[in-house]
Amino acid sequence: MLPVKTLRDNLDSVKKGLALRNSDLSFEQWAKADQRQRQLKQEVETLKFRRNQASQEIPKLKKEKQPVDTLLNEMKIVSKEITAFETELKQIETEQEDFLLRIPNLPHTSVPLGKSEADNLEIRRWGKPADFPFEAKSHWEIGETLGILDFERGAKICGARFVLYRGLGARLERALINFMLDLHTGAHGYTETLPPFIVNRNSMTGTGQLPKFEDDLFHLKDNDYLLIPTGEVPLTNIHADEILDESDLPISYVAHTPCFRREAGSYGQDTRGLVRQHQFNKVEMVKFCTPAQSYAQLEQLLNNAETVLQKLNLPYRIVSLCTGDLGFSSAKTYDIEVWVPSQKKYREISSCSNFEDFQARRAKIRYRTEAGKVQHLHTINGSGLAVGRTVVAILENMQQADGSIVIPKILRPYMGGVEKIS
RNA sequence: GGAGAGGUGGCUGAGCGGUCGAAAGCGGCGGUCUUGAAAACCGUUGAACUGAAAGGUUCCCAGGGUUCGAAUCCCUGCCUCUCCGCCA
Repeated sequence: MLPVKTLRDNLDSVKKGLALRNSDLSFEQWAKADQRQRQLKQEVETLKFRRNQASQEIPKLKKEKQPVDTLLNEMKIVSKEITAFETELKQIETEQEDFLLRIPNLPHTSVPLGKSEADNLEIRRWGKPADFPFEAKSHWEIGETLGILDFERGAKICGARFVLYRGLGARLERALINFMLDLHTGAHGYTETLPPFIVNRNSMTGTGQLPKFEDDLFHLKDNDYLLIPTGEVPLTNIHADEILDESDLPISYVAHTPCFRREAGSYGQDTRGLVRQHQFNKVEMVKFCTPAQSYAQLEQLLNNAETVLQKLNLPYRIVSLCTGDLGFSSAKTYDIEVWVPSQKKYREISSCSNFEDFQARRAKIRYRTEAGKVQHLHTINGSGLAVGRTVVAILENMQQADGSIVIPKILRPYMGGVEKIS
């Protein structure tokens, strides 16, 4: 959420920022309502001041045994006026709030300009894609042949875009989760958490999924609860409505959670395989820090995510999303894309973003500076990594001519010593 | 699911329908004392909006209601605790 003050004082620069991300909201209605809102507020406050004064006079008069009827009658009218003004005020406030919640974040100045994915800026590459002396198979072919991925039965149990992992496939997924958590809680200093996978509307609004992206979420029928589309939601909301101490920042959390996405509007994309499922596992990292720290912390979090791929020896590249491709809440985002041999393409496996104070405003996460001032902090998060897509990368990059898969060395202890799936 | 109790500032915890943003204690900060520290003592210490400032408005879980006036009374919801039942 952008501060109302910014809209009032710098509307032009807001509009420019939004235009960069292909967003062209009209602020006319907002500006009109804002004026009316301020006017009403003043009138209400004046009336309330009068009422508060009377509230002090009345008991005094009563003590002195003086008549209060006139005053009481006057106040009856004042109260009616207050109610009338407040009714209108409340309606406007609700509408204004809803409008504010639908405005995306402004891009940071370091974000490359561009209209779409095609304009994203490659920052660096790591590792060399293997040069197979045979035609690289897709991970679903490999997985089905080895009997470790069963898409048919996944669909039978629930529907399209669900999968059943079996045997060493399930074991591989679990090994990756444990490996990632161990790495981030160990060398990288994150605190492990295990949050709820179902959250309320308030939490979803806090991180920016609501009110705008309701259609992307799974709803529970009997409650006003929703399944998380990413661990970012529960992790960021850990400190919702709190005032933290500057000396405690930065705070870093990591968690493994399943993620649930409707994938409405992505018909026809990645219909086969693990890449786009309604349910997938992800290890998510979230940081809370001061504005001064946040961009350095973003780089650090990005490095933490990259380290996973390096230790698994999977080739990848880092891309800085252009203004037109930024997510709703993000001020700056790096995607990590892993090499997928069957597609001869780099595909997203992690997204690391600095939200600055956008989420902190929505979720009311603040900190007290050393000087004693209370202000919003910055939130950062990123996948470390999407687990299903890591399985994709391992199956495809580690495939052998005979159809077997060589398990990366670092994972073998997590696989009970298994070196190969065949 | 049934019965009961409760939700107040960083924490613990008072609070009669009016003078309560709210006692007291703890914690925090500043000071006195001390070579330094502790103890003791003194002072200070919530947030949002608005205003140049003085000030004003709001916030005692949330939302409604009663009233000239609500932290205080009523209703609904959410949450916590205790007991019973059920259960991984």
